[in-house]
Amino acid sequence: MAELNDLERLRLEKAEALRRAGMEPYPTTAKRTHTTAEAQRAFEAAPEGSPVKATVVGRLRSIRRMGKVTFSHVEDGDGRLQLYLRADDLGAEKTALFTDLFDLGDFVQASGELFRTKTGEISLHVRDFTMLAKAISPLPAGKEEVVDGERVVHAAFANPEARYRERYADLAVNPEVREVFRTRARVINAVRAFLDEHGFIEVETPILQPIYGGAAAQPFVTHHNQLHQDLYLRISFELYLKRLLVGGLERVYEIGRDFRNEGVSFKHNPEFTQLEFYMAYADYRHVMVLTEEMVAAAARQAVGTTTIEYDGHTIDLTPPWRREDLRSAILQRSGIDIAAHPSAESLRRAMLAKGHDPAESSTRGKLIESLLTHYVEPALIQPTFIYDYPRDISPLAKSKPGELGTVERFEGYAGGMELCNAFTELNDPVDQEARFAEMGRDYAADDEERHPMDEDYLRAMRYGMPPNGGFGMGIDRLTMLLTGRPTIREVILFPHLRSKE
RNA sequence: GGGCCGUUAGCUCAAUGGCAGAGCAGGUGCCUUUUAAGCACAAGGUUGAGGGUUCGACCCCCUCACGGCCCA
Repeated sequence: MAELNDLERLRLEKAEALRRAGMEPYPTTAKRTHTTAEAQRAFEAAPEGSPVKATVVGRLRSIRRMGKVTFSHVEDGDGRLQLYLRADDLGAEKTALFTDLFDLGDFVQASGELFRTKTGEISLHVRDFTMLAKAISPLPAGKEEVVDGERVVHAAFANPEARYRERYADLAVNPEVREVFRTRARVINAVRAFLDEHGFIEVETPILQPIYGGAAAQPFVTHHNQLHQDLYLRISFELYLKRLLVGGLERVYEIGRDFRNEGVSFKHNPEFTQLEFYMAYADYRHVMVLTEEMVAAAARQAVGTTTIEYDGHTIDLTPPWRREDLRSAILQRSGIDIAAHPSAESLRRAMLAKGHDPAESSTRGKLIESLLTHYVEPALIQPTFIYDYPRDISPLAKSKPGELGTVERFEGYAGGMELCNAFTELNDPVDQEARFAEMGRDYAADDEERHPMDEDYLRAMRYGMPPNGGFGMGIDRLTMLLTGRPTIREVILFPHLRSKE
């Protein structure tokens, strides 16, 4: 066992002492008749004077010894219940097991009848108790009080690095962290239910891919030893899901992990949870409507309202969301009219005049994207769809009729953050092949934006792909928004951190 | 990648060049309806790692590791 500190050595000795006293510190079975919340409800529902017996289990979160009586709180997944132990009831020997050998953080089981103390708290008058699992390391728990009904924690376990590295301890002592992940689960359930109700089927496509694609990102590379083949961890699901439309599955979605070998930031984790759906016979306008309805449904189901607080702003997710075309969004906020600059060189000069210094090699599309990121994105607090994007940064989207350089694409923003990305999918195999070739020409071989040619995808498309609208959204970012968390690390259970040493 | 800030007891934090402290947790007592229970006493440290300056370093300098915030 690892090096233990004094506190841990003492607790290990207490576990041995329990064993000597005939109480196994890690028994095989537990018994529960009520959760703590159920016990409280049962007591309140019972007629006055009729006894309610209960056996509850959970972690000891407080212990207050007062001579021959002891008060303690046990916490389970539902809440907390106060235990009341009297030496006169339990006998000196049994009582001593609790008062001398039980510690904060231990998992215990206690049986007795419920009553109300003179301060009004529903409590369990304990007639028997046992250890369920002795905790050796003390939990990094602060001390709590209730002020005006609000729970106030003193010296709470708050160091972000320690919390992420030891998420188990973070979850154990910070109930609001547990709530974030319950909310996250509700968000995913809500999205799934919404899409199922709209006739979509959930599918699973390869995570290990021989050719990566569907997004502009660097992949992680791995290797299959037996096959002597390099494989990529997927950066998106797009090209596989659209193959399914060729196969006649008209509405498909996948919720799963994407991997991008890029920087880590408050809104980027190397692996993150993505939702993508593809809908035959829909275009980006249909998808926009579906998107705002889906996000609103997720908000209602996950947090009970479509009006949320984020970063000091009140955000109303109720449909319909504002719609703004990309050209006016940029013009209004930067004074640069991208339509007046049909070439990369001209746009670059306009940006230089505004004090930017874009890279010489940037395409016009990349320049527009940087204007969007710099001027528009931070200003989009209320949910907004920005639509009609440059073709050269959207190699899988269909061109707008009559506007060669523009594609039918939108991104959804809220809270100053990109939430989702969608387009009318390109389904013309000749055009698609030309786009792949264009990408190869316009971007250097080592450019992360480069899309490798996927011959099999083109073969699928040549069999005929129905017109369709596609959509991708980061579930983590949606969860950030709905839980009011400022960083992606707060909504991922085990976020990526560098190893120490 | 750059800038700034941080890393001290199990947790939360003090100490700015001169004996490293507090609250909580933990220990020993007292206490039969408490709830941040209370009171008393005692204990707890490789100050992230390595190097340097100095009579003397948590503190100043350098390098490194990890994290946070901001910028790219």
